[in-house]
Amino acid sequence: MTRFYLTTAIDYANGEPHAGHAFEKVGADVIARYRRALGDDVHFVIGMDEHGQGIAEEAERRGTETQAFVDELAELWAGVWRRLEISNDDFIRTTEKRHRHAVEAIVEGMKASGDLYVDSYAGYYCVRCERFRKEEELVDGRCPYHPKREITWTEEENWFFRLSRYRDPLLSHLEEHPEFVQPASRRNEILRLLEGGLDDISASRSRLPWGIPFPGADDHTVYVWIDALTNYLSATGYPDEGYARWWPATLHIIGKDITRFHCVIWPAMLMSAGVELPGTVWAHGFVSVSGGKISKDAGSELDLDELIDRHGTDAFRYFLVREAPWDGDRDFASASELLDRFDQRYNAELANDLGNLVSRTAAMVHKYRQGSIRVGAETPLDEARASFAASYHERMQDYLLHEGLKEIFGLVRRANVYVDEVRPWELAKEGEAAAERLDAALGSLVRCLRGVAAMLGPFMPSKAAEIWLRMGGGEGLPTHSDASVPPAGASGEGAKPTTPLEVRRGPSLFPRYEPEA
RNA sequence: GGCAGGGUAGCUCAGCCUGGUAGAGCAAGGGACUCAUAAGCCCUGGGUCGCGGGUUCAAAUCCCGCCCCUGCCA
Repeated sequence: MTRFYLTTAIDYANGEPHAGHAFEKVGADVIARYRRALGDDVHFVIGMDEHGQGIAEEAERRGTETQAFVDELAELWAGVWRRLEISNDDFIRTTEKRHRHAVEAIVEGMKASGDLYVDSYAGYYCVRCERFRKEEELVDGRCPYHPKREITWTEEENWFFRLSRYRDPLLSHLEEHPEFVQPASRRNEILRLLEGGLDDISASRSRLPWGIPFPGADDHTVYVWIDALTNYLSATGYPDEGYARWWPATLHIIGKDITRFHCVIWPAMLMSAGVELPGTVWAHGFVSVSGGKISKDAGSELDLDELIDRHGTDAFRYFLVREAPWDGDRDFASASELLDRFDQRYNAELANDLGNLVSRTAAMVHKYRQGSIRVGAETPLDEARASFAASYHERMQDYLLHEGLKEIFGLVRRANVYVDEVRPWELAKEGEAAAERLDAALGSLVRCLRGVAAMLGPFMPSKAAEIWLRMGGGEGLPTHSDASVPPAGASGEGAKPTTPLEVRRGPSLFPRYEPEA
């Protein structure tokens, strides 16, 4: 069985999740579910980044004890992920004991390689970025990304990580493993960054109580990025026996804003500590409204809960992945454009194309065959199904989720055309003379929808399970081997079930949305 | 300022590598049908392919310059 350890960036425990956070989690969840459906041994981890000066300050501002503050937020975030049906196997928090254990181990490992040294540092520190900024980077004396906050001049004695030493090893790693940073545009950015040379970075902060004590120097805490990045390793049980059950990670999903941490600092830390490197870091883009975050600021209907409520969890998951390319950005001109687009896709693609196809197929099987269809001959629709499925798997294996989804709907569209081509209602009137042709047509439609259910499972788990159930598939989600759509190269055993399939009817899967005029 | 990507129908985008009478989906208009969620299917309208120049029998596609947008780095 193929081992597949998948992570997303852990979220900074400050504030509430918005649609942008949801995009990352849903995309990663699609990959996790897709790999499980293929039969991979998947371990999917998400979590919270709970250390750092910014968090301690926020807790103080609210008059809460810091641990209680992050506990509350962790519960809030985890609740949102449950609502979005994110199927993570673990939820790592950087305030957990297991994490501290791993951070201590990796710092010791780096120290043992001679890559940590003490030096004094003076510079501007942005609490929101949790990093030092050079004076020339400042805009009006403030962090360019957090202009509302005062930036503080900090002078202290710190531990440093000899990052500069890893420029050449990182370059050759990228040379030998072009898949290490994806998509390719991000890889090129990292290559250029490396070519420009690396400075050492600080590995500790002094006088900051909210963090992990630096091993061997209790008056220091581990620099938050070194702390945070290690979560991927701590979730495997590192450094204890058995952590290699999951490590090295197959795929880290992150936002494009934190590539340097994941594609430079993280692998350098691992090299230093003598730990294997992850397979791929995938930097996705952002979903935004006129360039800004999709938060309440952009309009109250854009609140994450409201968006999910609008057409349900599955429809929201569908919309996010369909609308925003997984390897790029999607900017909506305004809140209303986003909502119009959402409603439009919901009605056109989910209600009209897919929902109606399920409905008309089940209705015909009942009307003409009393709800039970036996295997008929292959039809042109079976050929289309195989061809769309092959493209689907290709796209999914390249993590082009939006394109995979497009293939599924290409098949749905083809099936709707097919119904009009064979006109089952006319075959039904011909009686015995056309019985075989009618069996074949209805049979291939049911097989087609079983395939659609399998392919759709990663994106819309509940609706896909419902389609599978109605098309005689039983409870639960189909895997790609027991559905009618085998992965490329496999044989399609389930494509032609030998016993008749009992097709069920039901209420509309996606009732058309008619806004109050 | 350096590097990278992009500017094609009202909207979102494909085509550009490997030049040859502009494509898809959505939205709009019309038609035939009836299994279906007044859904589906078929047809139609609509674009000086950012601007200017060059190469060529022929350029959205190749070359040069400029403008605008986005990202990364300064």
